[in-house]
Amino acid sequence: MEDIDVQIMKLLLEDGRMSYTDVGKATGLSTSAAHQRVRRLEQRGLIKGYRAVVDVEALGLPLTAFVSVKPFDPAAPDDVPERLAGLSEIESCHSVAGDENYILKIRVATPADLEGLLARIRFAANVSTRTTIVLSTPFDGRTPDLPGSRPVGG
Amino acid sequence: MEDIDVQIMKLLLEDGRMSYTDVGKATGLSTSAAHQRVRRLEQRGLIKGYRAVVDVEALGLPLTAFVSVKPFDPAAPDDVPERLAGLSEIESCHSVAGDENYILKIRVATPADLEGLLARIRFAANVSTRTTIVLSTPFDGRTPDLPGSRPVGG
DNA sequence: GCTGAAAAGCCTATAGT
DNA sequence: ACTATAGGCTTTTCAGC
Repeated sequence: MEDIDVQIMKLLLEDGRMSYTDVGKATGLSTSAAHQRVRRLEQRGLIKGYRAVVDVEALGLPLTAFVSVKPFDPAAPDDVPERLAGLSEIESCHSVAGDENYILKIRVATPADLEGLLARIRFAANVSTRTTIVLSTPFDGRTPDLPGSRPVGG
Repeated sequence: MEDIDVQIMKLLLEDGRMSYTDVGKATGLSTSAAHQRVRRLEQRGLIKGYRAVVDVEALGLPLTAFVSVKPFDPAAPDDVPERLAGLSEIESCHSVAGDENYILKIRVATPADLEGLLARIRFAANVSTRTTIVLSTPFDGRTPDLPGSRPVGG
């Protein structure tokens, strides 16, 4: 059998609104025990929250792009993430090993908005940018096969 | 005032388990009306589902990378997404404009797993790969500022 | 499309093993 | 750590505007 906590997280990954009763049924626990485990997972930070999955493309943000950034001045202290955090169009910011220092994923409404955002990124963080436009997204946000039983950080 | 449906989606983006009662309070609607609107948003596909946000890094998948892929044979019919869909380590697949054809985001446990996955990607889709390892993630999964009132696809 | 009310079911806490 | 129970609240449906 599989580690129950991992099983619970898989269930909630697929349906974040599943009731504790149903989580219990699926794992062979009582409602209380299932609820208890979920709460412990939340407290330990393994479950960080719950989100609706919203179709942002249909909602006025059809343009997605990846933006690689590299500081103009490699000697300057690196506070790029802090400087970019205020730009709400930036969905994610990853520090990476490679030719560039960061990869951002951004969402905007129009090419003109993209142009403006890139200017704000360069200005805010003193970086050069390289932009890769997303044409379509065959799949996204898939939930990984979590490795089975074990550590769970306890 | 802001379009109520957009407001509802923002609320559920931040807390996917918020009760319809609370959604109603926040939007000035009765519980029934709020519930009704959420159900319509789900049926229209604007809300695609609900997910727990799970800390996969802490859960045995600490290695994230972006993999750009390019077919060896540019003349071959492009069924790369279909061929890659079966690899569960691939979280997302974006078709992009630029030097490469697709950008994948992948998650694995170890460098050895990455090596194996890259081999499987190349073999499954007949592509070359360029891999950018993620060192850290200052932020991820931020919810965009949705453009205010309007179309909502209706 | 909204309100309001009622039944069914869920959440949460408590007590006990 | 789990089960069982019970009160309060939520979900869901339905009648009416």
